[in-house]
Amino acid sequence: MMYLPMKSFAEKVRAVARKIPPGKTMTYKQVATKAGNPRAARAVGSIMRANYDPDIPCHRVIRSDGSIGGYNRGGSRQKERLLRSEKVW
DNA sequence: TAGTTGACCGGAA
DNA sequence: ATTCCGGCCAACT
Repeated sequence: MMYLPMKSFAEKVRAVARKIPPGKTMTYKQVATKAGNPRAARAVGSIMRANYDPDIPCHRVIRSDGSIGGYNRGGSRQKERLLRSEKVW
């Protein structure tokens, strides 16, 4: 039979995060839901932590309570700066 | 296979 | 506003 490309959850998560447009944000939970597992918010965090692809705007993924969350490229300070700079007031 | 590790979540104190 | 805690889950040992 044909080989069906089996995407890991991590790959789906990256695919979703990749589409977040500038000025918008998604919560870890929303990303998890779109990736197919509404309960995997925590796992999404682990996956983003391991991501270093510049084409994936992982700084636009924040916590569901509105707080910033972490960032592996300059810390949460830098993450907030990026969001501020691209968000239109 | 069984533990361990977190850029989480939501409720409770 | 805070901490604290149990639940949850994929990836990694």
